[in-house]
Amino acid sequence: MERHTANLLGALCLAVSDRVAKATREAIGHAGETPAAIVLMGLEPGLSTERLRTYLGLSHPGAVRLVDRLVADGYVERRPGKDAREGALHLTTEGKRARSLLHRRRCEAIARALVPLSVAEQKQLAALVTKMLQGLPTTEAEMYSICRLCNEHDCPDCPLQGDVYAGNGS
Amino acid sequence: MERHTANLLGALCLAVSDRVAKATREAIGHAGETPAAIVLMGLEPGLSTERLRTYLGLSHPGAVRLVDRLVADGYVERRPGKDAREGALHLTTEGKRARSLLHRRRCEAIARALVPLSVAEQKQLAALVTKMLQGLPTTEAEMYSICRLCNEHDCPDCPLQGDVYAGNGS
DNA sequence: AATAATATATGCATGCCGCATATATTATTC
DNA sequence: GAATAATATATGCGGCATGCATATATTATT
Repeated sequence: MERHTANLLGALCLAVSDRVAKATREAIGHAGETPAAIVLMGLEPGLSTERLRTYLGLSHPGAVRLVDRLVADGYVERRPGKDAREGALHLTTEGKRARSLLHRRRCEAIARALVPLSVAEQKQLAALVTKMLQGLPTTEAEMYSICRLCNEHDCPDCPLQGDVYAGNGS
Repeated sequence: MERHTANLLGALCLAVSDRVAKATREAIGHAGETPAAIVLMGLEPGLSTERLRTYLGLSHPGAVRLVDRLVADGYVERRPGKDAREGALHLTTEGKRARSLLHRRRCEAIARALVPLSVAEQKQLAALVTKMLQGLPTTEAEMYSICRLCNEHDCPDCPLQGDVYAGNGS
């Protein structure tokens, strides 16, 4: 029973992720973690390469090369950060435009899976998915990782945010 | 509203797919479409490289190299097919063992997302996901693509199978 | 028999990434 | 205040997975 549900969910997630990966790749001309990097740099302007690295789960060299690609495309600027060692990553105007397109295409791709559901069923689904997301382990890095393609405007209160401030009583 | 639901679903699918990709990669030591290839060759023994290619959405050279890797690992055997040009791909004993492990790990990875749900909620979810899967476009190739990691034993009647025989009135 | 279609394979190149290492800058410690 | 550790960034090199162009062999069609 649970295995059946798991298998169905696995198939859906694979289908949706395939479509999202294709849409985001076509939106910005790069695959892998590059679309997510654009989203995160828009969410947190002035991000350092090192923080970006942890959110994307990449090695540092991987992140440096990723930023190189985006700078070469004119999507990203490297500005000086607080330290003389830290850099601050900022989206250019073109980068922000690319981010919008990326989010639009992603949303369309996901929404196509929702077409068969009535509004009531979509509400049901949203409630279930919220509950599932709340149950996922959430270190700060994992939180950013799960949300690394999200559109902050479409998610007024993120299910993953709750535990962060409550959680660490230090 | 729909955009909110879409964003939540996107986040969940990304998280689940990440975990499944990691689990399947670690199970067989290869990434990309290689785990899916093992699943499909087990589902349809004697598959040709060309059919495999279409299911995985790869170029033919890509599929040939993929099979090369699996043969080198001892997971797959190239046997003669009907034609002298067509080959028939078969899993070795070790390949079948790897396929089982892959499915077990995949199921565990997905099931971790289901933990917060009660049995009743899991049933609700299964119904909604089934409906969504039924609404996805289903050429034969797309059907195999969506199901390319599925465990046939965990899915007694696949939501995608229905339209295939009804659909083409030729 | 000649031509087209099908299935497979190989050379070459690319995109994305990791490991090992080097360099520069700030923090810590003695 | 100088030596050491920690932090942030960058580069050389290699590898995995994949695509394009092309070559070869076999079967189908004309």
